[in-house]
Amino acid sequence: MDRFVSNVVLRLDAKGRVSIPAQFRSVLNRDGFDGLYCYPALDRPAIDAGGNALMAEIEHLTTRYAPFSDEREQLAIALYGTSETLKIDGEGRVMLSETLKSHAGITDRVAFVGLGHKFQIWEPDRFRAELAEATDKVRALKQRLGSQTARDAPGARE
Amino acid sequence: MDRFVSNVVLRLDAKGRVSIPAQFRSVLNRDGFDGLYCYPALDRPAIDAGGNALMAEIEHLTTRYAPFSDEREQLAIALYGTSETLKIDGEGRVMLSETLKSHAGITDRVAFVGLGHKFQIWEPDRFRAELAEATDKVRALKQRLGSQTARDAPGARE
DNA sequence: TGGGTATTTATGGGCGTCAATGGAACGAGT
DNA sequence: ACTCGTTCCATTGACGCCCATAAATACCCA
Repeated sequence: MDRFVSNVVLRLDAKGRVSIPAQFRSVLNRDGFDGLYCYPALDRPAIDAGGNALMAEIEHLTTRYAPFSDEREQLAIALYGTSETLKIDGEGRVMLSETLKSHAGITDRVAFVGLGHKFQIWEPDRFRAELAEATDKVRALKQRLGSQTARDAPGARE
Repeated sequence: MDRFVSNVVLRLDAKGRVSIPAQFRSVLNRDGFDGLYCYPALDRPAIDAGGNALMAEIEHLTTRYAPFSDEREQLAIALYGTSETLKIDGEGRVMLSETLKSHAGITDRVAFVGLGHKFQIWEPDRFRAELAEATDKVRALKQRLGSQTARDAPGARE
């Protein structure tokens, strides 16, 4: 398996360390990246995290613009400037920075949420709320899809 | 890791010295450059800094124009002419010149900001403002990218 | 299939090392 | 000798690395 899936909630210890779920660790190993690349999610109280795949995505975003261009510098500031590469200790744990924790409202427990090529780290209660909301939206979407004819369905080809 | 990421704010001591974050130092070492190449950012109150990779980028930028062309001469003046190579002392500290400090409005604290292949040095308060602005722009950019598929995925985010 | 054993995880804690910072010693030039 | 700058040493707090334990899981073999 090379994708991050499912979700787990784990506790931070007295030193602020938290284990990365073993399943996620094995994906990271396969990805070949020593450490955990992460940054505050742009529009949610969560932390985006991953390995080379995620970093490549960021790189791709910024290098689309010319060096020294305004767009490129601002992208770099917002993306690289807020990113961190956390060290993973011998037991597979990381220490979240204050910045990351406060962005996500994390205190003593976190939820790891697989999102395919990356995963997110949430404060568990907030994640439950977000999940409920997302579930509602998906349900509504499904209803609407169901009421349409195949010809009108999004993604249908002529 | 061979990129500058994350941001840290550090203090200048009584002599005007400031430590380069250890993480950035290790990138510079890998890059194989003894010292810190830097110059005032062209259109921001910040200092651009880096090693060989940054110098190569500038070289590449100027050599795209014909020798003796106005563009090339002006680029050379603006970039090379204002550049400095700061010495790094045994403890990994540098002394910013008055020119650099005044360009960035630096007094006693600075923010080191990773931008991938280079990093910038800011006055912390100004950086916070710039980051907020950059984040807004990126968020807007993301919205635009996301809206391309909005028709196919109502209510979908990210 | 079941029972028992061996791994692996998640977590806790101790300790040495290093980073950031402050200050002293030293050297050169005026 | 005094000033300015550079190199060297000292402090302290954080962090990396190591080992320990308990629970859960995987494994094995009758």
